[in-house]
Amino acid sequence: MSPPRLSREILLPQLAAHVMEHGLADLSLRPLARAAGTSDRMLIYHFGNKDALVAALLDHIAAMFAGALDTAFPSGRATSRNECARTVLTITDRGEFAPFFRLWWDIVAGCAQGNEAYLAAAGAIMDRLLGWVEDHLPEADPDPAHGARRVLTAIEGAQMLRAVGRGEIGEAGLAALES
Amino acid sequence: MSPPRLSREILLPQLAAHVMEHGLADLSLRPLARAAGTSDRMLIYHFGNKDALVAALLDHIAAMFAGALDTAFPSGRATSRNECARTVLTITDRGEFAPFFRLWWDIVAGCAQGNEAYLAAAGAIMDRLLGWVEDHLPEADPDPAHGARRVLTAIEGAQMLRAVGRGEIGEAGLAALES
DNA sequence: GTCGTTATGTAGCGAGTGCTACACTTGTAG
DNA sequence: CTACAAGTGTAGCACTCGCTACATAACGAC
Repeated sequence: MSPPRLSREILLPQLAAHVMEHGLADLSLRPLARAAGTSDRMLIYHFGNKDALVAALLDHIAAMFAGALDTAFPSGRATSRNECARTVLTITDRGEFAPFFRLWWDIVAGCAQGNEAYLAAAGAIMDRLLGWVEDHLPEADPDPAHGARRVLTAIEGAQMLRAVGRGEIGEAGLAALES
Repeated sequence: MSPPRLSREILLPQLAAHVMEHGLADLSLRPLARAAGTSDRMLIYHFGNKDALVAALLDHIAAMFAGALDTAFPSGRATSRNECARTVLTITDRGEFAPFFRLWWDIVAGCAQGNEAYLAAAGAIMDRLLGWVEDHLPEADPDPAHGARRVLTAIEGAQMLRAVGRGEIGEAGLAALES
């Protein structure tokens, strides 16, 4: 019933790569299509309309993120909540994460506008990240579920402050995780 | 040398109101002008081009925010860091703040793209908020400057998680401020 | 071999974009 | 009264947007 499925799956990685580089905010079909070696005409053909394309893209990107987490980040456990947070902050400070964060803040902005597709993708990404943090807390952590929420909240606050050029505030703020 | 100055100052509040409601991401001159009772023609006349208009708007909005902080928030000191953060979170949960946050995440997204005007406005807003938090920490706080950074980081993390529909994570995370 | 489905290129529509050219009216300074 | 600058309306340019109409390949089923 849906033979375009195959072509969609082939296209999505290239589309995602383009979106990763240029953001979602002013995504337009023609350059996107060019980047994937096809035409706006065919994108609409495969996905129906731009909204559906973006929804599929977000889905794909959330899945990508899930897969990338364990690749980019060390697999061992941290020695403390604080160190866990600092590790994430340090690694995501590397330049190659900039495209991801450019995209991420576009997604958050979309969420704030109430866009369901964005909310679904962002929620999935945060849930995944929460799980990752929980798995990387020290064995001895007295309450990993709760600790992960503390750590994630601090990480995200620091990340936002970094995005607006106030990274020092966030880094000082991380000290809230000494326990 | 700048006779449009006056008209600009008259226009800015109405322009800001429109932007507050519709966000910055897909701002376009004609609807914006209509909302302010003028024309795209005149906006360009007064501001030169769209970028300069947006820069002026961000400047105005940052100033608005500074003024609004003490109006919307109680003026007394909190009884603890945690309570201070919870107060901000509770107040900003009220519906009338939604337009501001819609705008805010647009600004953060703009910062992540490296836009200088957005960075300046966002930085000013965060600095102002940091100062406000510091002023509202308990008298007895052992290190208000550092405490304010902890509190602000946690607040912003919680706010972002709320924006993407994971407010519970952020609220649990606030517990990191018990000290 | 014919037919129907899938896939794709070309061309274009209607709407919206930032911005400008031009003409015109004011208000003011000399 | 005149001259010049400030301000404003009308119209439009050159462009991009998402999307569609139309024609035509390619290919498998019968």
